[in-house]
Amino acid sequence: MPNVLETLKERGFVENTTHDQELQDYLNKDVVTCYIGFDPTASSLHIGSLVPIMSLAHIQRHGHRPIALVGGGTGMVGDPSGKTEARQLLTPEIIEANANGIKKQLSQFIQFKDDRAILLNNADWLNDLRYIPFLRDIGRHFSVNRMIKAESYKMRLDSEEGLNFIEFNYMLLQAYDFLNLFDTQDCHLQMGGSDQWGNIVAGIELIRRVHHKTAFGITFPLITTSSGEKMGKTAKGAIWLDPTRTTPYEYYQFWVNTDDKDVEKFLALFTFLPMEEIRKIGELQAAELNYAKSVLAYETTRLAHGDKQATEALRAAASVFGAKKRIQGILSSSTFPDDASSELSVDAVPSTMIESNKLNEGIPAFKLFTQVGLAKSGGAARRLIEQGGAYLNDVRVEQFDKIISLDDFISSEIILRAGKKRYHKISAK
RNA sequence: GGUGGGGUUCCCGAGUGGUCAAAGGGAACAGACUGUAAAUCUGUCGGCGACGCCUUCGGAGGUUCAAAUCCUCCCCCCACCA
Repeated sequence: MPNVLETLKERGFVENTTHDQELQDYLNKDVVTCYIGFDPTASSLHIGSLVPIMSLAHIQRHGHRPIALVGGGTGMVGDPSGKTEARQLLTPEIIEANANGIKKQLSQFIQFKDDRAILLNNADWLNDLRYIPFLRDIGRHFSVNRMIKAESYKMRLDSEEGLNFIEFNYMLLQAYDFLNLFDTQDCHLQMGGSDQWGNIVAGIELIRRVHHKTAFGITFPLITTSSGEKMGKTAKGAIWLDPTRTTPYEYYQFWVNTDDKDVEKFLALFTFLPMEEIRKIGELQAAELNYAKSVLAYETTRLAHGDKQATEALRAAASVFGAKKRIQGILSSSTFPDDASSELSVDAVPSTMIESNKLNEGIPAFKLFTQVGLAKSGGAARRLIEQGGAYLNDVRVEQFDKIISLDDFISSEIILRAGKKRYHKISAK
């Protein structure tokens, strides 16, 4: 099996490393330990965290031992790295709850059984730190002159808002985390986003000063879509890993809608399909490339939500957008189901139940579209309909106040559509 | 604590008494073209069963026939000084 570092590099995970050659050697050992920190700022991770998650999964697949470190302690301080404004401080209760949610999601991607991976919370050692001893033991190793030059603080030091003292301490705490994991878990490698470079290096230096030993760091590139936007941030909000926030169907849809130019990159980063197959994507055109997008969507959904959910999402998408047949020779390692077209199902399409007596009376179209969330307000729904973007069972709705009633139902459901892509199923109860 | 500058609709940003639901850009949404892609063009873009009505310009009052615009007090941000 190739070195993990090679795998990570060829799949596009590596922006920068410290001590490249020594790191290579270090990773050639049988089992090494590596950690990444996750901020508990929300109860769910979103796809912006997928790069770190996948990299830990690769580490584990290569027989090493990943540590996911939930920042229950550092979350109390707030990392200023790369942020233009200070973050709202969260309460300990919220952080605790968020940490739990995050662990659950990480378990989808990383096997925590039998100590093959470890989940830790830095609140366990940070919350009870005593100020004076910390300053004397850790603080003395840090030069403020150097810290203020760090890229992670620069943006804030230059900004109008400035840098709060509490945030200024963040680097010391993260460095201390690394030292602590070095001591207790024999962890010599930390990975993180490119904005974490300063914090990671601070940890490496701290370890060197305290123990005169070498530790390593890898940073990931900031993944942007070809239109330059940060992964995971869409105008509608983040794409969450939590199925109650972003359903598997929506998750699948997000990936299917990947820009042509991003498909190859995303397959390398967000699936485990072999690179030999992925590299061929660049040559594909229209229909074939669209198939590759379906595979990307299926594989990513499978990783986040499991086979069953992924298949359901696929079938639902196939039923409204048309089925994709497996194409021989393209991404053939994928378990993309052959029979996707044979069992179409709209079950996974977003749906709403409405009382039958309400439907008996009939509901004006623009009200219904608003009610189920296909339009934000009555005005938006009217506009949608007036502009010809509203469909009832695939027939354009011509009048904003067209009455929709049980008569419109086909085998006890109707399908509403807003624009080309947003479907919503309604059934009577 | 002092002095000066500022807070406008999702974001940036114009507007200094009526012509302001508020220019312009971005984002977003819809239509056309397509491949559930991109680019492009067109339209929309506070709420409301809607050629009208209602609510917005940091907050609370006030002046006026009329206030985002003027006055008073308060809150918040920034710069310089202390």
